Amino acid sequence: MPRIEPRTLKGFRDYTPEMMIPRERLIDTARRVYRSYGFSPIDTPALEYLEILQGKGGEETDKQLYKFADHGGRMVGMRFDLTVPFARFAAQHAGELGLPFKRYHIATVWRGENTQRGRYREFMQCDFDAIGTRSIAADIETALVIHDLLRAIGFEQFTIRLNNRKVLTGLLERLELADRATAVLRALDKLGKIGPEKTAEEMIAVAGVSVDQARQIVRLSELAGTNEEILRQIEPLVAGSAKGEEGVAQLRQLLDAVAAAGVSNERIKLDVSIARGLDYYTGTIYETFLDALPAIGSVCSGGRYDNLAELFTSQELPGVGASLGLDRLLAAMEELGMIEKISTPAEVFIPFFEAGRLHDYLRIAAALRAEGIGVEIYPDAKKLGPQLKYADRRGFRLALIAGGDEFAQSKIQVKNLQNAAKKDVPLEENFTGLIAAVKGILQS
RNA sequence: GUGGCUGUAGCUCAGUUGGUUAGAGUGCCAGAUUGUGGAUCUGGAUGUCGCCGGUUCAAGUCCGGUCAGCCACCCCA
Repeated sequence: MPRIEPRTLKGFRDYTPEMMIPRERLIDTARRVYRSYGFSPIDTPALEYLEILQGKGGEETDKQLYKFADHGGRMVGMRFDLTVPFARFAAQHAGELGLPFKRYHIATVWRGENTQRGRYREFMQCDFDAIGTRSIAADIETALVIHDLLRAIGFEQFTIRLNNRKVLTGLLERLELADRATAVLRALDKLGKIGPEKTAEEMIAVAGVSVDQARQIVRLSELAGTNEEILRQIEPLVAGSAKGEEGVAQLRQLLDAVAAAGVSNERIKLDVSIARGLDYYTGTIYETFLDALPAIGSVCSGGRYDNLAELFTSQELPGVGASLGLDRLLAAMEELGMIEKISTPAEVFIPFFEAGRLHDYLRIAAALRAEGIGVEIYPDAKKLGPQLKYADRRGFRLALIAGGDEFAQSKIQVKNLQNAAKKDVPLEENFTGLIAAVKGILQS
């Protein structure tokens, strides 16, 4: 019989226990941080009416959208981020939710683009957004959440790059280039990568700006110094544009507040060249890079979008938030050696040592599980050596060994698999001594 | 989507100008050690050489296509 080759689609992946255990841990961490700020969980369908998703993020995102006709002939799309579905959700449920509304949403999204390290066609995002407020306080909180989140995950060396679309819009207004904003911003986004000269060339060639205009825009790259120093240099560049001035003022408020909240300014950097390709951002923009691996791209990005929901409702629903790229971050952590090779979620291993003692092992396991401790009993009664090897490979913390000798003396050996330390504990009716010994090792 | 590189044992890779039964390290299994893993030694198993086709007396090796991975562009989490 001809076999079907087992395989997965390009950019789509299987997750083994070794990958899923750290993945789930990361999800738990994100959930904990979001909840600590009062964000509530929601979920939305993977599939939406195509009209909901299309035309929201720009040309490029439309190309990447997975779309098809469903069995009823409806044109549908698979969500490609969590922000657009949230705008729809908020417009649909604003009445019952009450405003402002803060939610987090951890779910899979799909993008039909070319793959690379840390770039997949199916990946998980962990979004948090506040909708229904224009207050800068929400922008400030967004930066603080990103900061707390990265630290909770275990990063100390990272940089949150901040910008405000209004600054760029203001500059372009002054230069009378507002109509070519998209092309100019796209070129500007490459500044850090290809340098000011090539960026200027691209602006002249693609966006059709004058040499003088290009020079003025590219001057942004010469801005240097502390965040405050950079702000002072931007001020004259946007002077006269109400929007530009507002953007500078908002950035200043944001940076001051974040500093007041105790965030090191090593981790928050003003970067006027980040524009972000998503068209719906209108104000603050966030991108987060790992200092040890900037090449993998931003692991947590977002911004303020004051007009997104207006496509779905006449009600004002300005929003701000960001998204942690879970799978990209995991790829980075893997590369940085931050992922422990553990493939068991249980800590305690009981070898099936004496063929006739299964009932005893089951009773011991049940007592520990009642205390919230994960326990696995090996399924086959066989030699101890291979069983311990099995436990070792999978990363169990300790083994509880009981054979004929132990049962004869009503005791059990508690073995710490990390340092090979062994100690005997009496086997009592209620296992209190054993539970205490196990907890003692697990907490160390 | 475009271009470049790569694809040989579970993993990392070698494989001579195409030439007989395709190798190493590591991991795996068994034993040395009739009740104790991560060390050592001995033995053992495992390959549609990514897949399809072409050239050739002969293809892991050359050519074309395809799939997948990586890199760059584009964009982005």
